[in-house]
Amino acid sequence: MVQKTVVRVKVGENVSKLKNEGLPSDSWSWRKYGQKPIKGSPYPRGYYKCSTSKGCSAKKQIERCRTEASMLIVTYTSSHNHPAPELPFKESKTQATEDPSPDTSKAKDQEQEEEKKELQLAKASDQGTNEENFHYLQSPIGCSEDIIIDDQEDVFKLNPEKTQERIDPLLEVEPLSYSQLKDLSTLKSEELDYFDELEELPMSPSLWNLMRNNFSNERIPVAPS
DNA sequence: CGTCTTTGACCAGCGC
DNA sequence: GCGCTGGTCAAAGACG
Repeated sequence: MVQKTVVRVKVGENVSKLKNEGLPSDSWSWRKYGQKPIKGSPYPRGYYKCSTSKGCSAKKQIERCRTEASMLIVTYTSSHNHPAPELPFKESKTQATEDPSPDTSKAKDQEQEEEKKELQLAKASDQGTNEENFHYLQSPIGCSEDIIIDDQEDVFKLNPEKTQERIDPLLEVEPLSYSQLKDLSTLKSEELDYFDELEELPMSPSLWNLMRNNFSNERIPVAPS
């Protein structure tokens, strides 16, 4: 059983300015090793490997939500087998807010995923859901559950200097009609997105609360425990 | 010069 | 067996 963690990241129209998907908790460095068009989705999926350590088998896949161009779906696979890089060069702004004192004892290598899992767990427990989410979270319909990180602006606040770094082409490839629509909607108001999403998803009130918590919390504080 | 991205090719799994 | 699809490889080029 392969560990999978799915994270949804809301990026809005600013996505084209993002670097590295703008994942708030991604202090790892990733190397792209492939990109494939996905059936049923107008957007390609990018495949990344962890380049922080040679033997690291951590991977992630990044694609855009087919129904909402402003939403990125990041799927983490496997776990890092090395300590998290406390890079001053990447998300230093982001990480700065975090406690860079992980207990190096055991699962430092899994911090990133652990964080997400904990988040998911927290949510799951909050809504009284099962712990299946613990090891395995997926979005079978492409855009439904899992973690949602609202990065519409935060990314730029957090990484003001890095925004002109490499731009993931995946994020740039936007079918015009679609992106225009989405841009319009995202430009108008984020709330529209939320409601828009609500309509798409069979979301329980508790889950809704969770999400609201999420948003009110700005973004998930990815503090390495 | 080393690292990373791009991109076509290759491979495996699955359904028919 | 064949075709489709998703995932990976690897050569070539770009970039700092």
